[in-house]
Amino acid sequence: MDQAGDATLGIPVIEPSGIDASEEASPPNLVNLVTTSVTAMIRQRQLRGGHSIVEAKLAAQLGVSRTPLREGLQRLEGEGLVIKGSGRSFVVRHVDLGEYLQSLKVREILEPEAAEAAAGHIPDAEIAAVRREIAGLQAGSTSLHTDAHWQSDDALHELFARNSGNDVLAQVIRRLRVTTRLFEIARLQDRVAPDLREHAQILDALESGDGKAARKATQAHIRSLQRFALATVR
Amino acid sequence: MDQAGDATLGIPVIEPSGIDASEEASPPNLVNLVTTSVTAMIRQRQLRGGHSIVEAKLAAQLGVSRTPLREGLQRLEGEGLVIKGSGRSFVVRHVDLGEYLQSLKVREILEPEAAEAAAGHIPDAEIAAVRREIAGLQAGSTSLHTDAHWQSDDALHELFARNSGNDVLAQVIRRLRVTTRLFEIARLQDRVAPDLREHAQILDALESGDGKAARKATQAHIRSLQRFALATVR
DNA sequence: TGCGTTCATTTTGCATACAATCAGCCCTGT
DNA sequence: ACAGGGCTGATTGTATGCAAAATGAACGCA
Repeated sequence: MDQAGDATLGIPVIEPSGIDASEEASPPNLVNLVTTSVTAMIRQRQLRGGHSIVEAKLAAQLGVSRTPLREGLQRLEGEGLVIKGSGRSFVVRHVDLGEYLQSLKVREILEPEAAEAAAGHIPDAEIAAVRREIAGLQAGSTSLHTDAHWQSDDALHELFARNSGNDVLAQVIRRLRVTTRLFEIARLQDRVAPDLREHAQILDALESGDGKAARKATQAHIRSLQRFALATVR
Repeated sequence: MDQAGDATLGIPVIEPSGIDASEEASPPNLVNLVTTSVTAMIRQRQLRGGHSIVEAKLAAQLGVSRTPLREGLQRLEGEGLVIKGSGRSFVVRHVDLGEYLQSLKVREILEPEAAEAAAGHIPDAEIAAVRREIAGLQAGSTSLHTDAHWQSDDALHELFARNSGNDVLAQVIRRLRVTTRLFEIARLQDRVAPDLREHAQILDALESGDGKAARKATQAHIRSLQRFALATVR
């Protein structure tokens, strides 16, 4: 079977948008293709939380053999996107409300810190770019922009994480956001409006260089997420 | 070649002591063997930071074929213990002073929080067990107990991480400690005496249930690590 | 000497083969 | 009806084969 011939039936091979922003271009080998594709599929809910993965099928879909597929899945397990529970197959990790709130609690500690550290140290061009993204979202109709919304969400949080001056902190935040995003795409519907508002406030504070304000706005944003989840889910 | 016949030439297959304390027993397959063994080898400096891994050789050492070896390494890459640099081979991650200090900075934010949350909620038996470990260290001569020292270090930090009531927080702390440990085993020599003293203070606070004191003692401990590194290294 | 260039060897990337395990099912005996 | 006991197909775990890429050493040439 000409396995590697024509790749990726309809699966768009998308860069792991924003989150996990990689610094160095990764070589174009198949396990990188797998990790990016599966990440994208999870984010787009083509693979749902709790869904168990059958290797041969997914490998065929992606146009690779089981070897690089399994290697990619192992890497994603290390990153916490899938787990190989006591059972035999890989399972897309399912984040429940409890874990979501715990993650938000940690983010509530770290992200205001990062925002404060970043305030005043972010190139204007980057801030402007994020502003444009937000403006674009406000223009269109609210629904079904969810994908673009999450991308702008990534962009904002990545903005102060990357510019916090502490790469380890940034990496920890990215990772936590993988978890929370896993929950949000599964369970939360319409955060567009409040996110846009709160993101704008954070941006204002970041741009003005007011660290304390950035801290406060970021903390308020995350607490708003906590309240929203508690009010919305179930 | 009877590849899988007699395993692990002299490489003790050690549970990933303390850090990364896994909740569920992992099935005894070869990639788990690889991940635990390589983790142990890194912690025992049989594999040094920056050292590049040749798959066939390591596979033979562990008595497995390259397939599970590579899968295990991919998982460890996801966990941040090794990286596949721009080159092709896996490389044991090298943590420099800068990254060490950044990690400590994040730990300085998170661990006092965890200690405060855990204070008063830790079963007496667990505290007693850690105390015994420390006492045992104080008895022997200081040098060459480094391995046991690290183990008791793990035990103490794991103590309040696990009992903080926030599993995500605990996991983040474990992960950060992997990074810092990577540096410490490579660069820091004699932290035994100060660690014992500071650990005892943290234990006292935890046991008395005084959250504020636990927070303070933990923060002091981490700051002490920062100072020590700056004073000691190079 | 310094600098490509070629070629042999090593090492990785990937596919595939096969054995071991598991899940469902039908069959049988009670 | 129903509990148990193999059978069969599906799925994973592991080893191996092979081609491509990299490494490095020997060599020739300026």
